[in-house]
Amino acid sequence: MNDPAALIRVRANPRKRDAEATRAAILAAAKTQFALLGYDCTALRDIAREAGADVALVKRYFGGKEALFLEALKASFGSDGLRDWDRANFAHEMATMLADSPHADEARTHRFQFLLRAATSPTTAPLLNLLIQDRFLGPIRDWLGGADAEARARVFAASYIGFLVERLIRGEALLGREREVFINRVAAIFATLMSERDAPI
Amino acid sequence: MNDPAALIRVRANPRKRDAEATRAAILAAAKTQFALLGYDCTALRDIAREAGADVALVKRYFGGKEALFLEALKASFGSDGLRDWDRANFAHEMATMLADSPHADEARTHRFQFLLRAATSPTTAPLLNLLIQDRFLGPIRDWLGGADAEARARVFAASYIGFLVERLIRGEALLGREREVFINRVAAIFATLMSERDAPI
DNA sequence: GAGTCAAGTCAATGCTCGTTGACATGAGCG
DNA sequence: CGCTCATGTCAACGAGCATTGACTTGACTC
Repeated sequence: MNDPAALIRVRANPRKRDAEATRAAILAAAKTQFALLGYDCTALRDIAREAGADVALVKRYFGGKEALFLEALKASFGSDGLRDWDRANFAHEMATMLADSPHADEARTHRFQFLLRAATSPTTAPLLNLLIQDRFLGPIRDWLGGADAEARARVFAASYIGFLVERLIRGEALLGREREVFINRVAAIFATLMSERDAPI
Repeated sequence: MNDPAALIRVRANPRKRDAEATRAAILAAAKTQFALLGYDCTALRDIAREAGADVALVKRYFGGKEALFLEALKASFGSDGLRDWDRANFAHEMATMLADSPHADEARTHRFQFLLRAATSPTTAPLLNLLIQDRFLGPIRDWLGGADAEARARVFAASYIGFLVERLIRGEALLGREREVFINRVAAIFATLMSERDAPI
């Protein structure tokens, strides 16, 4: 963003006339910008410049700002993949990741930022209810399984969101004993939620 | 917002010329609008209309949009008051509140929305780091006390944020067994974090 | 009641934005 | 080569925004 090198690269090395490549470049730039600035603060002109294309092409290829946003949103959520996690180590690995810097986990941070910005913008928030239900709460519920999966999934999702927000605000990795304690406590929360047994009080 | 009755009321019952009252009305309207729409989507014109005042008065009394925002932000955070909670029942009461509808807890929801919107807007996010540290993480750390209060406060704050976000997205109260399970699980998380003993795994 | 100054109003300015349609260009085909 | 049409460029429009300074109005003092 505002990267003069990028501009020079674009100018010096223009794409051959290729509609598909241009469309893809615009979509990629849109994913970045929307995640970084949110819907309302992102200008189509910036996306176009970032993609080395003209604003008019955004309209031609996507129809408009809102349509571009929706496509970028859907493209950013190709099933997060709780499936792939090893259940035995999940709680500890997840807690460790949450203790580390968000920069160490670019892809996830990026997607989460996109979702968070979209959920807190009054313009785009209404578009999100279904998506969150379908691609977030639903998969977590199925992955947890067992008794009261719905309620446990809610607590799980809420905790997860909170930890991600905290990591985003914190901006850097935790260190030393604070890191250890953080990881233990967070892992304990996830582990308890994965268990069907009701929580001990 | 967009309340014709309010407009009529304002027109029919104009304030007597009173700088202080006008200033207060603008500030109150700003708190509402910024919480509802976030900094970027809020127009000074709307704030002024809501307050029954003219846009130019915003500049006269506050200096500009950003200054007004900062004043509204500070005015919205007069020490949340963890102090006042009864420690014995805290976890369960807090969990119950989080299971209920956000509309049942107007004031807190309102303030939290303000903070969340402010934290996710690229314009205002930089202004928040210090405020969050001072008025959120700090008080929680002091309230928790004991060993590793810093790390526990982080987990506590993150969980709390997550539950508030979840409640905000959910929009309505939980019912029946789902509500019971939710409350138990959430209360268990808070209770564990309040305890100095390291979490059981 | 005339004068004064704070309080409130108004219109204009300059900016950014999404959108749009007219125009230029180049690659591929006959 | 010359035609053609997809591809890319450009300038302009209209709306909405914060800001600004000149203007009007009303309450209070003498």
